[in-house]
Amino acid sequence: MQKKYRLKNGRVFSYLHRKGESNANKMLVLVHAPSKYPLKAGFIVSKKVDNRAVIRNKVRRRLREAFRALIPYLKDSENYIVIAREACGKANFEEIANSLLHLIIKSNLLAARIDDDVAQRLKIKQSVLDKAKFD
RNA sequence: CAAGACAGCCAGACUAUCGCAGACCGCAAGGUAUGAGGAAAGUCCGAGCAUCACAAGGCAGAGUGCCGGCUAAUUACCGGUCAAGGCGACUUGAAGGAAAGUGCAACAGAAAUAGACCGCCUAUAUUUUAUAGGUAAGGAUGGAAAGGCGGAGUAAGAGCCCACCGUCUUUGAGGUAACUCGAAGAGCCAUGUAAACCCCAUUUGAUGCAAGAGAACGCGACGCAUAGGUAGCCUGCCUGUCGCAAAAUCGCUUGAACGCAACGGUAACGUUGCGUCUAGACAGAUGAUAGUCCAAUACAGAACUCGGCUUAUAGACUGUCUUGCUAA
RNA sequence: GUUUUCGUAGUUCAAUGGAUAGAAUAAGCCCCUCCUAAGGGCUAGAUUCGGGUUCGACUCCCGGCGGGAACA
Repeated sequence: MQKKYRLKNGRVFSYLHRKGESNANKMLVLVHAPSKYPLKAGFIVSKKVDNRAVIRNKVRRRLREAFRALIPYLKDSENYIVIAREACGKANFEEIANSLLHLIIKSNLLAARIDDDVAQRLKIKQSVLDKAKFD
């Protein structure tokens, strides 16, 4: 994920926490809100997920990889925070990618239909894709 | 063959597509090579480096404590001595001083740093036995009982005397030394504990890269000593001080570096030669997918940098040695 | 990242190197009561782990494990 998409400012983080809309499932929490910056995303993996740095790094890298593939299809006016919950420590990439897309669709943030080759690469299930609606 | 002891080594590899970090090349598009560990961990020791005055003197406090070597440095590494444990290979050890002083040693036991409960012997009285004295060989208690064991000696006993062992003093030989092996003499008087206080020797200023440096710089408070300057106290030295708000650069990776070879050394390690440049972020870089080989990946992620120690660790592999059994 | 402190019954706390590790409360059983509560009696339950020093360790020393606190 390129540097321009990274959320670095601590003030924006606390702003999103305070004002943003949040949606959650068993694995992840997605917080989003519009701000003065174009599309940016931050990832939070706390010690609650796992006490070992190796596992937390792996979870964060998988989240970033899954999010990177979906950037072209997202609304670019919003800022995002993805928070990992405890189930992420044991999940594989396929499960993380599916639940991330599930949250994005649930929050109604998809701007375009996802292409087949991307869906195949992320191993997105058809049942998740079917729920997508467009304005 | 079985059971062990010690030492060492590896820590998956490769291919394709997409993606990240800093570096280099390029006007740009883009391209090129490189990119976590043996413990990166714990922060238990030792240094470098930085600031506090160029950290100086004294007290207090703290660490260390057999000998030699190695090192930038260490009590922690290497080799040895001694002690303890093990049939053995081998392992473990903060291992100076108890004859400077103080404290403590529960319970048991007659008595715990000095001693007569039972016993033994002698004397007196005497039916049993009692009283007085001698005696530490025997019993009983204890972690520890007054050097051990044997002889001589005695009323019974006793280092009272003798031999051997132990202890101390003097001394000879070996060893760099700790110490070892002897000889002579003395004396058997003085228990243990210093990871109790302590004594002796020796080391030690504090704080840590969020240290700090330079540049830039907003607001507020106090006003020259009864204050502050990162040391518990004293001496000494220096100085305008404090609080709040908010960012970037440097420090930041060529280093007591790593690899290979030769030489010296039992080893830790050292010397020389050749070669290499090998993460440097700041919301914090190694991932995703597919495939091949394979018996198969455990513990686990750099944040100023090194040397050691400790702890976690799947699956193996290599070498040397010990004990037992069997066979030749 | 740096510094620092603590660990004793289920819980809250005691214990000078020498106890069978003590108290309160909670738990279980019994008594009391028509029943419950209160009260009385009895029972079981612990030194974070591994080494060392010592005749003897909750206590002293070393190392590990786990928790808390401070700085920022």
